[in-house]
Amino acid sequence: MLAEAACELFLEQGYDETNVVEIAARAGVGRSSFFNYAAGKADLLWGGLDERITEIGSAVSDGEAPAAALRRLADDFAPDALALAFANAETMRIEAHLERESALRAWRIAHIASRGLRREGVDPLAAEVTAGAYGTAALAAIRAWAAAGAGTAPLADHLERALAVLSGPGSSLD
Amino acid sequence: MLAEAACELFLEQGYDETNVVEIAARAGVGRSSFFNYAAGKADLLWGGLDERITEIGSAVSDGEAPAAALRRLADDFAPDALALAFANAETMRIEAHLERESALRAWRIAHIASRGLRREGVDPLAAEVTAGAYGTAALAAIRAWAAAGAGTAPLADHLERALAVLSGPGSSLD
DNA sequence: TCTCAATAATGGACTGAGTCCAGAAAAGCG
DNA sequence: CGCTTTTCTGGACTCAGTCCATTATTGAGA
Repeated sequence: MLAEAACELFLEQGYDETNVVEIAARAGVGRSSFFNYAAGKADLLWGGLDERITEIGSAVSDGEAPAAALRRLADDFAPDALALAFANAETMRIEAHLERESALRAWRIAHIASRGLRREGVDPLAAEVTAGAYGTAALAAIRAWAAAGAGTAPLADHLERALAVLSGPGSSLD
Repeated sequence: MLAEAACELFLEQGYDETNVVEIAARAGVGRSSFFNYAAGKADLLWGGLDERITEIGSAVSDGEAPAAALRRLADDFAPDALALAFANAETMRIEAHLERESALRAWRIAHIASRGLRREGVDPLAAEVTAGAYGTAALAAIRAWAAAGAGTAPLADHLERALAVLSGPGSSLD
């Protein structure tokens, strides 16, 4: 509801040019209520993915392998607002924001993967470096999926392709 | 000058608990002047690294290979304030900030490496995923170097060790 | 239907970051 | 010494985010 109002405004006048008060007003709620529902403007776009990442973190903590857990990113997952932002990045003038926030999620995923790899006996430094590739792969998949138009090919396909680089012929980063 | 004042205050009362006004006052300048010298509190710690990353970006644009360019991160480079922050992260209660900001630099380095790899003929998706490992490797090296005490082993050694993961036996990510 | 307690929504005040600008200080130079 | 140019500074402003006290709203039980 807030996310829809926000996306409308982002498309109309740009991301940076839209403040929280306008979003709240468009959604018909007060500014204070906005912060009851969302942690901020960015959360409207990234909240869904963030929850998923948290779930993956739990799964890895519970013993699931990093690559397997990461694949579940795509299960029944469709972050509408985020996909819209990637697809209309220019119109929304949101490119810089997307880069910045993508970095944070890739890093978070990398941390989770690193934890999983270490548990599987991978040397800590190798785990960290390899995990960086996992994080980037996940975000690359999401971006490609969204930019291609969220309906074109399932996110799982993009993810599979990105993860293939890590287990590809000759690679030790698996 | 501002960085020294800031580090003192961070050690005394924590990073989040120190605001720009206090740093400016300790350094003996006005608040407005603070923003003439630095883009913000974070810039005092990260400015040096950011400049270096920009240089690496130029080097890669000028044709240097990503791994080679990245190795130059260590040439005559000693970001005092940043090293201090990593070494005293608990005292400064700055852990969350360091994670966040590390993510951004790793991502930036990854972008640069990706550009270089693509130019060398690597498949774009593979380049992006591999580049993620480069970014993480660089930040892992910096963190390890700083946390070990900036004088213990040169940054170049840590960097070499991290990059070895990428060109290690069986790896295709080189 | 009425009452009451729990929860949700709201307005308003507050702090801090960051931007902008006009004027003051200072530095360089003829 | 006078002038120009640069640097520094205070003050006003916008916006994000937090906090709290007050006001609906809701829903269960009598």
